[in-house]
Amino acid sequence: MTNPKIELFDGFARIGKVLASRSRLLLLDLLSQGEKPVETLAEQAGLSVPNASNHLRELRATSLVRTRRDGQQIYYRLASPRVRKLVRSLQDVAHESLAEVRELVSDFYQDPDALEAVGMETLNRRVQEGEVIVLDVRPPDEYAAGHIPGAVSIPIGELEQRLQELPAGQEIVAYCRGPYCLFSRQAVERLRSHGLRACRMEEGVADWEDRGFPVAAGESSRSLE
Amino acid sequence: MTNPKIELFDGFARIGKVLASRSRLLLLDLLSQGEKPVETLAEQAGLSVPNASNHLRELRATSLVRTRRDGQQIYYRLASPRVRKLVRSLQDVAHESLAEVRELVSDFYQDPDALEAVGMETLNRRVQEGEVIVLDVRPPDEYAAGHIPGAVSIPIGELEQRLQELPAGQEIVAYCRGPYCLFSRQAVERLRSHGLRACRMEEGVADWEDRGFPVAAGESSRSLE
DNA sequence: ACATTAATTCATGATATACTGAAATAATGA
DNA sequence: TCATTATTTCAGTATATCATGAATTAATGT
Repeated sequence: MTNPKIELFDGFARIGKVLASRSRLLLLDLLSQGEKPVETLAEQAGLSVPNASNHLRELRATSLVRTRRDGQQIYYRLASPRVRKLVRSLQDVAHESLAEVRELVSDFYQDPDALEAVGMETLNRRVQEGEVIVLDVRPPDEYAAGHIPGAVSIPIGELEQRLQELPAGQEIVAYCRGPYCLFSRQAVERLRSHGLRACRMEEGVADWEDRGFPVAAGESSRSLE
Repeated sequence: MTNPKIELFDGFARIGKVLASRSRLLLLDLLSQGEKPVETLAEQAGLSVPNASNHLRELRATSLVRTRRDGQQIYYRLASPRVRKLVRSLQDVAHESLAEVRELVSDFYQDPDALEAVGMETLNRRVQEGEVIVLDVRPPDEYAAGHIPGAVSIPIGELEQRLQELPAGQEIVAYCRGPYCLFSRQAVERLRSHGLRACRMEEGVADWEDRGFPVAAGESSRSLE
């Protein structure tokens, strides 16, 4: 007897196995921000290219990601929004269940000065009213793949050198990949240490879009004249 | 440098590893129906008691389940609704992504005659109007842990012998653990082969409760006089 | 055709995980 | 106290998975 229930749960476990590796979760997390070629994924996840390629192979074998060729590069992307939501659900359960994750998030991921994150609704309203500068501190490829309309793109690594691009008077709201990303917290810390008024939005672009707010795509950051 | 990002994703992967085993997924799926002691879990999941105990130990080590002692028995339960939703999200992604799962679901889990599953809203309305008998075909402990108010409890294994308890005229809507459970499909098949009008509801009690409909608890099935 | 760049494949050794069955622990009731 | 029942622990063996680095394949542009 090949029990269909056993086979069904073997199928479920196949997906579970994919989620059982730090490296694959890093890759899936990166892909939540948009499609990327192998070399970019390897670099941003801190993996060797062959190792990343092997993990991507697993992800493709289970149809969690799809690929597209453009010239010499092969771009990987998540197969569906469902996959992104699964990864997020896993992260949220880990945050809720594991004391070590809770401590990490409160130690490294919650600068006490930056605690008051602004909500998506509030940010949207204040953007409409022209009250704030929205700052996207993710890598340029992620900004290009999708960002909050009107947001200025300054990757976290370039922030110190490009502070003069930001107007001194206006309040700045920084955002990054989402609640488990460090970038926006680091950004707020640095902006404040230079005397700028800054806070952050906890959510990422996908959350923003899920909530029904508009998303813009393309390379060029809005000019601040 | 002990990279906090690495540590964070190691935490995520710890939860992923828990989901990487058929046996643990079976246990989590059973626990989605309510708390159960080890022996029941082992039997219903088709595992030896020591094996089930070891897996439950893993689940408890990651705080995905909690325990309560009652006399000699230790009851396990899911730590939070978030865990149930994570498991369900995993199942849905597997259903969407894996051809083998899709085929299993369509081959074994979708009797062509029983295709037209009634939705939760429709069922609720028809229950209010007294049009249908609702039939819960899960094991008695799951019925006792929570069921649709007014539902009759006849475990799938006892259905053939207890057909006379069901009125011949009225339409019957059977439900079970949810979309990846066989019971309600088998029930509809058997009821129809005995000339009864029957269909099924796809969702389980947790879905029913999530949608805001009421849930009853307790052992005794409604008497059909 | 050839050199270049991007990505994949594969063999390998190291590590981790699974299930089994025997033994130990823990609470209960006679 | 002792036997009973429920559960856990543990050693041992089999199996699976991981990261590495060398070799290979694939597309591009000269």
